[in-house]
Formats: sequence, structure tokens, C-alpha cells
Amino acid sequence: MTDHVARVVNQWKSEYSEVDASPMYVLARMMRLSTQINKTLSANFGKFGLATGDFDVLATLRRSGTPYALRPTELTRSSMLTSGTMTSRLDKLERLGLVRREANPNDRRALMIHLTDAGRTLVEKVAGKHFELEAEMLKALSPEDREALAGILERWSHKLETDGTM
Amino acid sequence: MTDHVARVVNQWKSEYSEVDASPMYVLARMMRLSTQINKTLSANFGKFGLATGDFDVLATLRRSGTPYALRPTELTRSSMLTSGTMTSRLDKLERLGLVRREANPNDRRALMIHLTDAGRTLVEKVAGKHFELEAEMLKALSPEDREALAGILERWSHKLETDGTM
DNA sequence: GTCAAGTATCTTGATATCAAGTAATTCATC
DNA sequence: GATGAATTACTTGATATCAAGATACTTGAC
Repeated sequence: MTDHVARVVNQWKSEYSEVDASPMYVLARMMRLSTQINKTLSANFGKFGLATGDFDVLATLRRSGTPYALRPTELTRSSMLTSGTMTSRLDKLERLGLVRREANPNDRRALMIHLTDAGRTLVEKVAGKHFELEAEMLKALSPEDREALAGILERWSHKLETDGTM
Repeated sequence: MTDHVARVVNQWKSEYSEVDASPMYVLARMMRLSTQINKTLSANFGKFGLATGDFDVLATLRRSGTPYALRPTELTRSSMLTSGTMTSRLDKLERLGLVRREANPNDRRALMIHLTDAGRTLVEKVAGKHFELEAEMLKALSPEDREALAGILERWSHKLETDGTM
């Protein structure tokens, strides 16, 4: 049983053995799978007129609970983006009437981004379909593999978030 | 032990239990880790004046063995990109003198992309550092987790490449 | 041989992202 | 309280990517 990455590692071995390409068994596989997963998810968001990142913002607001409002900085951190990117995402979402920028009463440098009623209705509809699709994708894994994978990735993420390495 | 994704799944559960966000334990973790890994790797490529995708093209040519030449379509498929994106990557790499477009003797619609001597020298230098960095990143995982992870991801990739699902 | 269908590369226009820098505000230290 | 450092959101200019379409060539069915 081989996949694309296994073939690539073998090529490196026979064509340029000065390097050890074996880390690709983990890293390249993860990155290729992520790319494909992203494409599938983004096709679903597209049906609702959203890009992946738009959903990410709306979902972060929705799951934060009432009053469904966060500062741009919190949204930026949660999404692993730069502040400029978040500004343009918010511009778009505001134009679509899904969020509203309001003054932040506690800090005049800051804003509060509010989910509008339309935004809330939309994100709930999209989220239902989104998580169904994610569950569907995971059916390619055995229950044991899925369980093991979640555990390994949790340990890895936790370590990175703690150490701050990488 | 919790990570960002565990907190997010809990938020969904308490704020909108109509959805089951548990697929995120696998999918969101993988995507977040990939994003971080990409940033780290791309910082290394940047030291050599390359973007991640540029290295990808050069590396694909190098590991294909002599005469270090492939058609644009092969490079496009291997990188999971559109043909337009590959065109502009090749424009850039040609401008840098790292690859050369030549006519394809077997198919006048097609070209052959040749790695130049400068391209070969550069990609070998970058690859050395690149794989060292990847090995370093994997030290965050125990040897058992690393082994298990590679196996699970291989089964998953293989299934996707075979089924064509997703 | 002819021609329809498929393939290969490139072009165009739109969007998403980043890095670097700006202006307003808050915080911390003296 | 005054002031320098940090923080917040935004702006700008550059690049990477995609989807859709254009053009040239090849393949296969007849």
C-alpha cells in the first residue's frame, strides 16, 4: 500500500540520498490531506455564498454565546491571520449584512464585532451542513484510527501551544 | 490536557448543541497544525529567496532524476494546483534562472521544464536544510506517536487516492 | 483523410493573504 | 500626573491563487 508521499520519499532516496526525506511521511501527508479537506469544505461554503474564512469568523462569533460579539483582535488570533486580513474579511461580512462593527465601550482603540440576526441564521444553517460533511469525510478512517489520530494531534497541538516552539 | 480545538468543540456543545462538532477533533487540528508547519517551512525557504511553491517545483524536478525535466502538467498535478498558477510559478523560476522552458519533442502542445544547473545547486542546498527543519519539528512527537501517525495518514491518503472520494 | 472531442499551456480578472507601516488610544513606570 | 512603550485597527502595495476561457495541438472514430 503506497500513496503519493511514499513514492516521493522513495524518489528522494534513490535520486539524492544525501537527504533524509522521511519526515514527509508525517508532514507532507498532513499537508496534502489538509489541502484536499479544505477544498471540499470550501465548496460547501461556496453554496451559501461564503468563503472558508468567512464561515470561520461567523462561527467564532456564534459559538462565543450571547451577545455574539468579539473584538477584531480576538477573531484574528483565533483564525491565525494578520490583522489586515481580518479587516478585509470584516469589510466583506459587514457589506453582506452578517456582522456589524460597533464601538467598544471599554477601549476606544477597539471595536466590537456583532453577529447580526441574518448572520446568526446563516451560520447556523451552514454549520449544520458543514459538520455533516466533516463527519462524512471521517468515514474514510476506521473508528480506531480516528480515535488514535485525534489523541496524537491533541498531544502535538498542546505541546506547540505550550512550548510555543515552531 | 486541552488545546484550542478542544475548547472550540466544548463551546459548540454548550452554545449550540444542535450540531456535533466532534469531527473537529481530527480535521480542525490537522488543518491548524498544517497552517503552522507551513509558516515555519516557508520562513526557511524565504531565506533562500524562494516561496514554498517554488521549492516544490524545483524539488519535484530534482527528485525525478536525470535529465531533471518534466512537463508543466505533471508539475501541476503533483502540486495540487491549477494550470494558471503553475504558469506563473514557472515564469518566476525562469526569470530567476532556475528552470528553462523547452519544446517537447513528443507533443507540440506541451513543453519540457528543465532544471538548470543553478536550479539544481540551489534545490540541493535548500532541501538539506528543509529536511533538517522537518525532522526538528517532529521531535515534538514521541517516536510511537510519529510512527502511528504516519501509518494512519498513509491509510487515509491511500483510500482517498484510490476511491477518489472527497 | 476528416472532424469532433479531448488535452496542454497560457491569459485574464477577481480575491485572499501578507508584511510593513500609520494613527489613535491605553498602560506602566517613574 | 507625564511620558515612553505597547496595543488596536486599519491602509497600502505586492504576491499567490483560482475559475473561466482562449489557442494550438493530438487522438480516435468513422
